[in-house]
Amino acid sequence: MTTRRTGLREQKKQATRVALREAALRLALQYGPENVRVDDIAEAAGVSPRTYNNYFSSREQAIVAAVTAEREERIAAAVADRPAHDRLADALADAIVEQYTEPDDHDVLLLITENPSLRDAFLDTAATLEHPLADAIAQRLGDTAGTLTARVLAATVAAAVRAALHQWLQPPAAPCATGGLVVPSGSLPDLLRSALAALAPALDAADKLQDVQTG
Amino acid sequence: MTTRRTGLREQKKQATRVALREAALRLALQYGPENVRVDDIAEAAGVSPRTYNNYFSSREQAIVAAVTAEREERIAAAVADRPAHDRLADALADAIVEQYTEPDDHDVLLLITENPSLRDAFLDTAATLEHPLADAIAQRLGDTAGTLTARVLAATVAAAVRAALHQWLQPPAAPCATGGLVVPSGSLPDLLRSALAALAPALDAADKLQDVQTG
DNA sequence: AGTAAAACATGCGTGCGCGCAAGTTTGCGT
DNA sequence: ACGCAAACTTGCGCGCACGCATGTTTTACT
Repeated sequence: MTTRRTGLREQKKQATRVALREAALRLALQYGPENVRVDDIAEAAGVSPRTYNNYFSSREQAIVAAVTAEREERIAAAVADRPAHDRLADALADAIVEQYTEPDDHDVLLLITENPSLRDAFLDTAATLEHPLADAIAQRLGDTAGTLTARVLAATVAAAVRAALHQWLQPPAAPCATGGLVVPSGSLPDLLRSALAALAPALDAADKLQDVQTG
Repeated sequence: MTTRRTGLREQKKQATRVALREAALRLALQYGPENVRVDDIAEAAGVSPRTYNNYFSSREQAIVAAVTAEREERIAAAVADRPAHDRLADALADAIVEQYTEPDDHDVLLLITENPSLRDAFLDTAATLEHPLADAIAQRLGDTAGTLTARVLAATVAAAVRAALHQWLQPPAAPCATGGLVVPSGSLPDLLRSALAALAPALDAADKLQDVQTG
């Protein structure tokens, strides 16, 4: 049972969501993000403009949604697939870096990088990591640890990813490098690993706690 | 302005109606009318079974609707296209006979003829002639004649057509031929013309009345 | 024939998409 | 700088489709 809602209603809802996403991305790539109106996306998706805003609350959301679609699910799945004896911190870092460096997305990420209005929307998508990640972490920690722990860790990881993306999207004009724990303005994988390294102690603590209880 | 409702809502409604019609006909031709369930039609149309019965109140209606789809509109258009100086009775008869003898429909009409449950549903479709025909007749008579006259004539014509179809669908086993005004058990065109001939006096009367008024 | 199962048809509550009418933001021309 | 028009976003009501539960009819099996 992967998806509980197998109803025809839910199918069609997801279908229009995907149609909107793909139409938005296609039009943005073809005409440039600034030359695409909400009405155009809605029409291309065969849907009312009002319905567009029932799914996405801003014009940019649909475009970035197409880019980050299912990335969250892939990350959660990748976390779940790591060997159980791996450190949680490593599993998370590996899965996240792996999924944020898909070569397929590279040209599209450029599109986002170059458009300031898309950047903000893109950063917001990091929040969507939280729920699937919470499930994956909870499963990894086992039911013995409270759900709260998993949720908190997922939230902090998502925040860290968001911060890394934020740093990465900054134009490299800023000199930065304050000598803190996080080394800024590097490649995206480095930024992600650095950001997550700061969380390693918390992740290790939860991880060890779980080891004691189970074994 | 052919269609006033150009809204997206109406478009999609007609789309699902057409999808149901065509799915029903396709399945009926492929597997036989008795081996097609409502659920199959609905699924083929990408729609809930409940929705099927929002459009068609019986299993057979969708099948026959596909056969008679837009025939009513074609008849009304054909009536409107006849020269204005033609007798109304002739215009009606010609238009109706013409549209009920489309060679494309012939194999499908056989399907209906051979299935008793489809025959009843098919006869009911004659009633759908009434509204478009009323408009065509009203336009032909001009606004001087009351709308009521046009409606009454349209209703009687539709009833006559229904009677002719009813007669035509009867297996020729019945001896009939009672010497009345209507000669039964002939070809469909003959039956239609005979049935409409009985209405000619009424049609002529309305026609002449209109000629007097318009001068 | 009689009963069980399947298919058909309908009432009713709910959710989603549409259409309209605001109010707000953005960009352009004067 | 100022308005003005286009585009964006949201609130609200309505209509259509869905899902379910019910009652009825048809079919199949013994």
